[in-house]
Amino acid sequence: MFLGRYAHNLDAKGRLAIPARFREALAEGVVLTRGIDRCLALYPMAAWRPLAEKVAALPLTDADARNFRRLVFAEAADLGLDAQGRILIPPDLRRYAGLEREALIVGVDTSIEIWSPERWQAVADSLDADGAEIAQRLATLI
Amino acid sequence: MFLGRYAHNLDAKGRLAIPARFREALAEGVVLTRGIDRCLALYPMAAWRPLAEKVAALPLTDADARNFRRLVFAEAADLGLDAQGRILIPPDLRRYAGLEREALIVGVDTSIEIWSPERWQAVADSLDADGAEIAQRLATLI
DNA sequence: CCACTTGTCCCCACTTTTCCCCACGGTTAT
DNA sequence: ATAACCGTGGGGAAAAGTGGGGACAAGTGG
Repeated sequence: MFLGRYAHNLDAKGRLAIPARFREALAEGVVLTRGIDRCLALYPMAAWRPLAEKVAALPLTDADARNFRRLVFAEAADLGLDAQGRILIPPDLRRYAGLEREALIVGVDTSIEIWSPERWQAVADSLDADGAEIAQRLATLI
Repeated sequence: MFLGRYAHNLDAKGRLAIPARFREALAEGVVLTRGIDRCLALYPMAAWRPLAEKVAALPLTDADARNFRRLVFAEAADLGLDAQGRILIPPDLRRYAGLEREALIVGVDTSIEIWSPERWQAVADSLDADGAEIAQRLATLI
């Protein structure tokens, strides 16, 4: 279970240190892919597999489903942690998330999100502004 | 499991280097054939066999099935990797996929697709110009 | 049946990228 | 206060992508 928000820096080679508390759960490999709202989503391999199976099960007869399938797997990268517990973020994904030097690593229970500070701030701002309303709407779901 | 998108070049002889990460799974030979939507599909031999059996089992009484059978097997090529991990793409297939110099090698879970950059771009555009839709639709599957 | 052309495969070489390893400073824990 | 750990940075070795030469085999035509 991943919790908390950590501010780390990408170095000149595009590497990002994963918080030490997360590393044990990621030792068997991770899959990094596009997340919602222009962040990156990092899944432990064990969490990725069932997701991949769902995507692979989509009907091949539908052109839209075929292309979706292609893009899901094509834009995903399976990575390993180096001896210092870092991942190397592919340039494509770095651009997608707008990552420069600073990055926020956010634990979201079963997966991990990686944000540029600016985009995270934008999300946090809207949460501040509409937080009460959102909470009220979601309260009915719990 | 094949993941990620790699940009490699065909050399003057029509050879294409397979990403090193994929090679281990392809060591026992591969089958290269026409893919859907004008790409090429590359299967590890182990994945090809059950696929071939399904196609072979199609009823011979149906004309479409007969033609499909011919297409699948006639255009398929069983290849090996050379000592540098490359495959030699037959001219017919190269023309089918519109491959010139650059090629994209795309991991699609159980198989690998080979695309000309232009056609791949069309696939990417078909979903969403900036790619954010992938993440959204993926999220709905969770 | 032989010579010639064509194509495939093996080998070597170069360049770039990737990965591994070590090292430093700062913080936290003992 | 000391030690251990963590985030950060960078150098260097190893591997990957690329290109081309040349041997061998296959197919073609005489």
